[in-house]
Amino acid sequence: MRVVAEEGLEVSLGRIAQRAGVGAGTVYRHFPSKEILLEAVLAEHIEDLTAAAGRWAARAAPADALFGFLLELIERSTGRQHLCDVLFSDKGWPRAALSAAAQRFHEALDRLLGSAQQAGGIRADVRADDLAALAVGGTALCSAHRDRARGLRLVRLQLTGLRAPAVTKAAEFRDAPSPQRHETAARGASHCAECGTELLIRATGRPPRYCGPTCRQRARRRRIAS
Amino acid sequence: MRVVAEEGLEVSLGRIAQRAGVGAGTVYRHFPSKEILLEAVLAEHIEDLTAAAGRWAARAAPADALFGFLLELIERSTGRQHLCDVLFSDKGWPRAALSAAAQRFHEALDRLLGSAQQAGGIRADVRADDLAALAVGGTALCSAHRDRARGLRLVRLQLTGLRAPAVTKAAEFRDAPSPQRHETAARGASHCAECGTELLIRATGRPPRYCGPTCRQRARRRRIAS
Amino acid sequence: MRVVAEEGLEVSLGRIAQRAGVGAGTVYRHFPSKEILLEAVLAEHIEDLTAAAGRWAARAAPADALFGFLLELIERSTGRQHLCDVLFSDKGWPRAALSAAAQRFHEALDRLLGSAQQAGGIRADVRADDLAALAVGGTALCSAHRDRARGLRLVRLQLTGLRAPAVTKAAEFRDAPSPQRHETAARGASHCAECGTELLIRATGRPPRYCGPTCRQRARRRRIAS
Amino acid sequence: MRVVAEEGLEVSLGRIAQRAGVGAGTVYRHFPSKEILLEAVLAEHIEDLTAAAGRWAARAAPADALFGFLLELIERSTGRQHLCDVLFSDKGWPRAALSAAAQRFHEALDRLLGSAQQAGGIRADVRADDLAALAVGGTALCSAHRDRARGLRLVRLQLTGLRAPAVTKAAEFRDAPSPQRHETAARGASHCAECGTELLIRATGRPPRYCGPTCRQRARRRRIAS
DNA sequence: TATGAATGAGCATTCATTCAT
DNA sequence: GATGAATGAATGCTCATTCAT
Repeated sequence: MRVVAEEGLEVSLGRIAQRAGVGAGTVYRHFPSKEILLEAVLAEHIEDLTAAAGRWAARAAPADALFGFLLELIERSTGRQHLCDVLFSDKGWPRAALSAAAQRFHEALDRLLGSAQQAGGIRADVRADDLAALAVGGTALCSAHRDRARGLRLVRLQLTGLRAPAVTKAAEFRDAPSPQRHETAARGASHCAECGTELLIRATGRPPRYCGPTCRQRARRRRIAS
Repeated sequence: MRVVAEEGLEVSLGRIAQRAGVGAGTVYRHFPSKEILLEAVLAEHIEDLTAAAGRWAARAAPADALFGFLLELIERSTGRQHLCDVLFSDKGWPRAALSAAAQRFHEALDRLLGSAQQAGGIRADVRADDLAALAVGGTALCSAHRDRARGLRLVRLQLTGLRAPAVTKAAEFRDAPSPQRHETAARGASHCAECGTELLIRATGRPPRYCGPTCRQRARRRRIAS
Repeated sequence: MRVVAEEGLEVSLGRIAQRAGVGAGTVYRHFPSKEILLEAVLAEHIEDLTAAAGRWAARAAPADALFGFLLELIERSTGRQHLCDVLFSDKGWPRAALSAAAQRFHEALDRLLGSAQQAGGIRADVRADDLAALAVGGTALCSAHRDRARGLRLVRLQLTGLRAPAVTKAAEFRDAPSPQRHETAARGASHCAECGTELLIRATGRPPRYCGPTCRQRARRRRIAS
Repeated sequence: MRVVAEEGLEVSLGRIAQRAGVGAGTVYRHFPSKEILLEAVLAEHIEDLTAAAGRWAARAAPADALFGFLLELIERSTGRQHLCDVLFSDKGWPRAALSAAAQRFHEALDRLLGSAQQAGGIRADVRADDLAALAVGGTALCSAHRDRARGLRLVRLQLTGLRAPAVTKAAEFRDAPSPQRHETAARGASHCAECGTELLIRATGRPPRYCGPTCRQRARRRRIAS
């Protein structure tokens, strides 16, 4: 019955029944509605992942556990984006079962993140919702890559970026509302606040914040819009 | 007509017609089927992006152009995953228009990548399909992050990782599993009641009686005359 | 579209569409849901009856109007119990249209009753909900009688029981096994065999059976139809 | 088993089985179809009423017996119109059991009426089908009245009207429109996979493969053996 | 024999698509 | 050409009825 979830959240119930080799009514004997069926499938999947989180926490060093788990999560979600999305979206599933499972999952993830940060294995400015987004993004990346292994390697690379303590400063990771970042560092290379392009910093004059007028204008537009 | 694509690939045609301010039939005068309409919309979107790629190539240093373009692509796709997916998936869209547009897009992307690599601004082991996957992943990441700005910053960070010299070695690539082909039409065939031409029967909608307006009109005239 | 309501409140939409000679979807173009369709049909029916109540109020003496209307209501509901039930049940129809129509109907009925009681043509202890129940009961009676005309006559007889001016006191409304009025039907007043209106009996000539050509014609039509 | 009939003629068989505390299949062991089950329930109910008629005949003066019985009938049917309707409608129940019970009931009612008329306690022009209709009407009236006691009082009043000598003349009677016959089954026919007997195919439910448990069992044994 | 899981026709509803105007 | 009413296949779901145990 689980395999059917792999067809996406929009399988017709007829298809599900067909795949399960039973009649349409039979599905309804087990699940009063399609929504509940999907919830059950998803909740089970989430519980699986929570268990995996527990296993990693028990068997690996804090940071390794976190990264190992994220990779497992992504790997298991590859090709089934919806299974990953549901973990992190707030889309109101009406029944408690799924919410509870998601709750437990998030707690497990928080615990992994907390341990890793306490152990110093991961940048302090990483937040739980960053991990969520990274997981979703990594899943999409892997799913999209023609070469699954290569996709995974890219994801691993990305995650590794979270390990380094001081490459990007913690400040840069903070929330948007603070207007323009004042990059006192000046000497050496910095990056365009809009597109990330590396900036040439001259020894004199006010250090540039953007790579050019285009990006400056774009940033301004966004500021005005908000 | 473009705005409608923002509602997702699953808008009903009625909604599309409504938004366009025309009758449902009028849509069909321009696009013989919903699929073809979607293809046209997507193709146009892709052309837009191809143009954007051209603009970046023309106006920025090779590596900056590549990164700038990827960021623009991701930013424009945030919240509309389907628009990004279609760029890189091989999901069989039956008609040529879309394939051609995608082809041109990929060539533009290849050109950006080639230039950047030649200029040494990006690691040599990055391939076009890596970029594709990164774009899809970045889009998903941004779409998933509760805090859009923070999501973008994560993506920027990830892309920056590509600037450094080689870490991942070029690995062998295996073929991804081929997706199941989209069933277009033609489950049975009948004949025009007026001229006998064989008719294409689609899986949904009312089965046609005539091969086109001409025969329909002729039949009608005869009916009225009698 | 009205005829379909005669099949009962439980017709399948397929049946409705079939009877209407259109496709299932076409019904939905006009009525967003079956419930709304039924409500529209019922509301129209109720408005008809309200109009009939108005006609009777305008054209007959107070008590005659009330009885005439009740008889018309019953007659028109015979064989369609649901049309009568819906008038008096509080079963929550979700939309306003029907409630409003029922509201207007009840006001009209109240007015008829009030006038009749003021005019002294009906016992003072009769209440609106008695009339409602009598209508439902009368409809059921007529519907159940093999002989429609005979059923109507029984109903007429029952309603006549409400006329008694002061002969029977309110006390009789309690468990009273008292015998009944002896209607010799000759001297004094009789009633129209069709609508129950009181008839003016002249001293000479053949006594009238109907209150006028209208009722005579209606009775004749019924006779011919059967 | 009787209680279930109180839920209306449209209870699902699942509900019936549940209320009876048995499995769905067990119901079918006793009653080959829902229709037949309902007939049995209704027949039993009718026998009850017939017995009640007998009791009244034995214990009260003729007219009192008749009126007492009608009131009991109405009172017991209040809120369960279907139980009363089935007594007097000719709606084609296909099996004999119900018809026979109804037959006996009507004979008992006729006897009550005959005695009452002979005793002079009831108007001579009242006929059995009048009583039937009055019962149905009274039941509907009581069911519809918000105030049950008041409803009963109205009914009693109406019945009392029958005690007086003749007013309504015996009129000719015309036939009631015949109801459309209930389509039972048998739209197609197949054959038992074991013995070749022709099978009765019902319109709903899973089409049978065998003519009965015997053949089914035999087929199963063969299947297991192989 | 009794059980309840399985079956599939039918229902209300949606929507891509045709066709009368 | 443009419109929108009509069409009917498909979907989620129910329920009478069969059948494996």
